[in-house]
Amino acid sequence: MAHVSAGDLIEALRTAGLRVTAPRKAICEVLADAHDDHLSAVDLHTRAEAFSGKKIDQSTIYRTIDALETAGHVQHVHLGHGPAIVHLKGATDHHHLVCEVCGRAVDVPFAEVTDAISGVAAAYEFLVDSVHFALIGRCRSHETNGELTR
Amino acid sequence: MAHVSAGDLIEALRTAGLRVTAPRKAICEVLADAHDDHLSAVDLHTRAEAFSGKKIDQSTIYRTIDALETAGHVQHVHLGHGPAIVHLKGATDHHHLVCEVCGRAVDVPFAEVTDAISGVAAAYEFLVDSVHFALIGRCRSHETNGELTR
DNA sequence: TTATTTGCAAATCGTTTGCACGACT
DNA sequence: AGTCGTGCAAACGATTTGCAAATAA
Repeated sequence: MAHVSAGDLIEALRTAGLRVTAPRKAICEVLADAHDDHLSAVDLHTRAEAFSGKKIDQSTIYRTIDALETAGHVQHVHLGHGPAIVHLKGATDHHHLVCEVCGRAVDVPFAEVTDAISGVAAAYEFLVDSVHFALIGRCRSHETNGELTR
Repeated sequence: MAHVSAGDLIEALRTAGLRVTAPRKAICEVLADAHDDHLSAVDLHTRAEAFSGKKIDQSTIYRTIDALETAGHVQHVHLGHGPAIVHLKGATDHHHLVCEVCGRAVDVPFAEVTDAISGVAAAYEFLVDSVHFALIGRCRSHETNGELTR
């Protein structure tokens, strides 16, 4: 549970030779505070503005995500149709099972998924990266056999 | 190998009560002729125009994909970052393993992937739909351990 | 000071949609 | 004739980019 704090992230920026600015601080706070939420860039924007009380441009959010990602502290994952989501890279690396009907995402420990798929993939000389891309499907309450919706 | 022909598709449109028009014929021809290619809506557009010799609007392509998909003869799959790809639904249902570096897609028989993943997913009450969404990873030649690229 | 960041606005890409005209059936 | 499909243009959501002004170092 002892995860990365906002301070750690800010420190990391500094160490990486990046500048610590108000928008970045706010973004770090929000990220550190997001715990298990799956935040899109827009969510992050909204929360960061709320946190800092000042206007922050959406492009700044994207650029900061990028900076933090390059620095290795954040990662973005594509959960299907919508926007990518962002979360801290931590000890809790996991894959996502996303319900294409309700959009909810369930976290699955890294190893479980990897073990299952890698066998198949290996036969085709593939290394599956489902940390970066989610597995799409349907959760219990939407496990009907009907036509798949877009 | 005896797959769906353009004629079959056109017939199917008619049966579904849909109208058979020049753009639709061209699209059916291209789809039937695409074999194992992974065509994006734009590819389809280009080829359909080339085939018919006349201008076809991109929106017509999307609308026709939609019509054929609803009629159950075509399906679109998201192969990661870029545009969705379209292909005929046939006896050869398969999943896609997409290399996030080179973008190439490898087809894997339906059952192999499904069997492997469903076990894990089931534990979380999930039904994975990897026909509709590809599995992203890296092909042999790009199986490095370096930082994952966007 | 001076290289980074920012905000703003405009551009991008893939896809969807409203609308009036044209063409299957 | 009447409905359905088309082209056109504009709108869309998510993301990226150019540029000049603002600011952390």
